Amino acid sequence: MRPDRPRTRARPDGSDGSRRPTRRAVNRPAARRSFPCPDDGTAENPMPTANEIRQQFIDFFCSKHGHTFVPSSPVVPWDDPTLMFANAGMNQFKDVFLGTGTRPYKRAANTQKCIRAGGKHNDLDDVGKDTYHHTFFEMLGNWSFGDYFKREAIRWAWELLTDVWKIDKSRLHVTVFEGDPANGIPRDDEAAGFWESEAGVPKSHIHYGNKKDNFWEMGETGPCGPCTEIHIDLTPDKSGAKLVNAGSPLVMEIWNLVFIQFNRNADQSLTPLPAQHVDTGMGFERVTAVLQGKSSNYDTDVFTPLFTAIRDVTKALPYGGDLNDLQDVAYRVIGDHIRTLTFSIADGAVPSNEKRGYVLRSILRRAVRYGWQQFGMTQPFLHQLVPAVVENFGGAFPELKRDPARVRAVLLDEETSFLRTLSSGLTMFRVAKWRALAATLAAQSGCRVESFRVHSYISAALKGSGRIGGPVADSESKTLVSSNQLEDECAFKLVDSSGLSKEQIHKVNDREFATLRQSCLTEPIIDAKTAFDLHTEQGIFIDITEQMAAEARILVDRAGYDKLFAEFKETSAQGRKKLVVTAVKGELPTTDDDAKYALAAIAGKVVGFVKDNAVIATGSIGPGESVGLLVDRTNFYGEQGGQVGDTGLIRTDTGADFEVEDTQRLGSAILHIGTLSQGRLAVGDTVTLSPTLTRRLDVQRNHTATHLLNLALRDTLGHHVEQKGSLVDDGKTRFDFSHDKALTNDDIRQLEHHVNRSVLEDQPVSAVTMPLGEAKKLPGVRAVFGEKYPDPVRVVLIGPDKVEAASVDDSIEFCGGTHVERTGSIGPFRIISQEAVAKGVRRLTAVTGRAALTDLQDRAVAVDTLAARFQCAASDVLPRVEALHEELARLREQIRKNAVADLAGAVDKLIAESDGKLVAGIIPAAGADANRAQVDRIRSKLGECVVVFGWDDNGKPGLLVGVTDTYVKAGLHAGKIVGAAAALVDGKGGGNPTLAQAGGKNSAKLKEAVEHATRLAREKMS
RNA sequence: GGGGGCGUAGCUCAACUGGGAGAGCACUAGCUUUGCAAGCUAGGGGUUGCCGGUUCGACCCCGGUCGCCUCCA
Repeated sequence: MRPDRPRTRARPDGSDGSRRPTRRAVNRPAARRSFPCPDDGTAENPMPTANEIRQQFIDFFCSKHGHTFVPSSPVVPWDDPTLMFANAGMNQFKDVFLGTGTRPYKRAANTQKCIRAGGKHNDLDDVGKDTYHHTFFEMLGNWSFGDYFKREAIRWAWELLTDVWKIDKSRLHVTVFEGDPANGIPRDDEAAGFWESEAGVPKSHIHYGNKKDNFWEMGETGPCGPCTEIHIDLTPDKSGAKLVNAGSPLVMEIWNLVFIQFNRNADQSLTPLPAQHVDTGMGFERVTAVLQGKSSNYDTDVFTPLFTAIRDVTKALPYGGDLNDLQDVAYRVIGDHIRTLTFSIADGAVPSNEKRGYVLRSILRRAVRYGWQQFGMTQPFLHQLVPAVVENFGGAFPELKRDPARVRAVLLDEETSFLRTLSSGLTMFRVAKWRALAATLAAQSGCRVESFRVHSYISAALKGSGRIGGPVADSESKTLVSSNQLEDECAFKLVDSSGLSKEQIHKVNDREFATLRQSCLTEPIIDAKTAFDLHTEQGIFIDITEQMAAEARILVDRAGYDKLFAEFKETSAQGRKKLVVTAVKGELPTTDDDAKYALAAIAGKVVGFVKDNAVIATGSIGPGESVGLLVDRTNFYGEQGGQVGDTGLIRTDTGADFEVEDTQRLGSAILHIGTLSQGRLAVGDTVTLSPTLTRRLDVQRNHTATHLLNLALRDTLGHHVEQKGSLVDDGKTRFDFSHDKALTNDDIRQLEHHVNRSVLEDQPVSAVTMPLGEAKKLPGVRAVFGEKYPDPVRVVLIGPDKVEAASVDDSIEFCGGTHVERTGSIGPFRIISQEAVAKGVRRLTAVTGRAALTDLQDRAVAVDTLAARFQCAASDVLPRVEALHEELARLREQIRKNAVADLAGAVDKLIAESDGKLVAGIIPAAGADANRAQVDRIRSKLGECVVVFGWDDNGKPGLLVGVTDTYVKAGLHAGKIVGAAAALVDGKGGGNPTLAQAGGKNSAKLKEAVEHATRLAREKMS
């Protein structure tokens, strides 16, 4: 017997280093219900662990009832593009049910890893708020492929639940399909009958359910059938019969048995399937909770080891199981999300900015944000939880043990980069939160908000330091400070329509926020622009913003955000470079473009035109007409694989010239896009096709150089370098690759050297076409990850002429593009720029051949010119320039010092001439800074005083007025004085009451201006 | 391909709407303390990424450029 631990909320010694010194008492509405079945641990029947429960299920079907154990398929189904994540136990058997595949066994059982997030089924938003939603869960299932059917499925399900697991029969209810006469589906009396005969379930526990609950269909057509569900009644007095399928947490479905009995035809009729299947699913976490007598899935040992790990890492107080406590929510969210992340990354997924990677990124960000706000985790911590997941689930899922270090590394990297932006994002949110509050308060009292300001402090309890503004950092520990260690100071005024200040509000921290929130009559709303900026600038997705808003009890303008985001997407999509023909009406012929790899002109026959997105297969075009020309065969290269389409000329013997500006692919057709410059061109005409040779040669040089660069990157930077995209045209090669930091000059030089060496070795370039499967096994082969390649695939290799001779040190790439024959014809290779293109992706742009030569020559000319100017060797230019630079700085400083010395003399003279209260006069021009310094000097020398300076800087007059506090109180204002004086020299000026400066255009009146200012000052001084 | 943001002292960041470039930590020196942790006082440290423009005056506004972050396609 393992009695339940008492739920101590605070540790008696209080010395656990927790960031939560106290917590309120247990508050769980439905918590810790004593569960009557099975008997909660006796000597013969100790409470089973989750791992035991899983094993018992598998053993029951595999050992006792002849099922084959089929390991869970990956949670990331790479082979099923229709599915983002595995989301049901039957996913890997879909082909069997559809009749397109078979298995060597007729009975199978397993536990299937499932993720419900981001797709049609999305439980992401519910995780943490209740006791049973998960993004990751296991589905226990047993299947029959045309073998046993309803009788055995029902009998065994009952046997497992009541005999093996000893669940109280009187608490079990079953549902069967009520039938759908309108669609000709009979009531499932068969199943109901078996529940009575095989399981002895009384009629009072057999319920009939409708199509929604008790009939299963995969799609519009295809296999389908009735299902029967087993529910458990958790009401204290077993009165739950009426709650079946009523959505009550007291009566839950635990097992769904689907009988795949019919095929739905296109005309909606049903025909019985020749092979009838059984597909069952039981939520592992849920049944574990039932068997362990827990009212929450999170109280089972599926999660408790994870919570222990979270606690170890975060130093938080223990999990308390409270549905409303934000720290307990954080426990559940993090516990759930770390399972999703660990399992999916172990199965090969990576957080990214698209598709399922995007879902993972968003899940990770949620978890990080909960850790940050609830546990003060300002350092990456999720990755530290990976071992706990591996430990707890590695037995059932050995794939977790394959490379946990990689999983950790992926998480750490992603966490680290998100933490950086989260910090500033949270500050942005806090400000927006206060602004929303201010706006609401203003609106309800008919005012507007004025002088709105927010500052954040490091909480005084943590640090005795004073105020620091904006995003806050504790630089001592070199870590960011979590926002729950921060306090805001927010100050604003409410001003009514007459401009009178009605109320001044000056509040600090979240408690004050909550108090003010109470007095709001309507919901404060975070404006759409802020929510939008949080997403697009800081990567704080809208769901996180909404979550934070909900916690502060305010709203987010979601509709406005959606609108902004839709517009944003629209403009982004419009940014595409050129109009690509994407769809045409009519049937496109297949173009034979085998000749594209050769350079010689070939002959072909015009088969049609594409104009206004329609295919025209007859007629002709006249001069000036622009079309997409279709020819039966071509040697023009259609844009593909990052290589631009060819330009060139297509002509007839009869004098028609069609100038090709671009060549594109559409399906298996090649479109020569261009304009007929003279003659007529008709379908059926024989034409000569000549791509522009010089351009094509330039492109080929760049393309082959791209392959060499790809190889060089891997050799120079490491094996993490993956191609992320490329663009090869006649002017350059542009290559995007995964690498997380800027390349150094050394890196660049090394890369250039690497490529140029291959060029000098004049290696042969060859291409072979081979089966894709075989090609994938070539040593060190380069392919774009995630790209679809044809089978067979074309492989381009540089160096060896046969694939058999290739090694990892050679460039081997899947590539359909055109290349030079030998690397020697590439000519010089130069990298001309690098930039960051997205997170973890960098872009290099390089030139070859003619462009590189031009670049080198331009640089040589520049250096030579400099060398000639300095009359030194080219290699001496740099030291000479540096010496000049230093000399310049020294001379400037000298001049400044001299000017200051002159100035000081002049000022001393003015002081001597003054009455000790008002110093005024013309001084040498020495720059505004130096003059200001003199004002300070006079002030410290004389104490309370007024200073008026004027100077002439090469014909431009300058004025400076300084007034000390006493005289400011007496009514003097430096800004006003200087402004009035500046008018005399055709100038303007201003400043604050104690110091102001002005400039003008007319130096002739400088003396007058100074005198005027002096007079103004003296008037009020006396 | 398109968009948004950021770049200020060694580090992390301020500078209130264009009006005298600052704080904390770090550093140096002195003082204090039995010692440690620290405290007190003083001090050094800046081409506000770079180039140009507008302005009497630019960290601030405008244009360009480089670097970094981020979102979308």
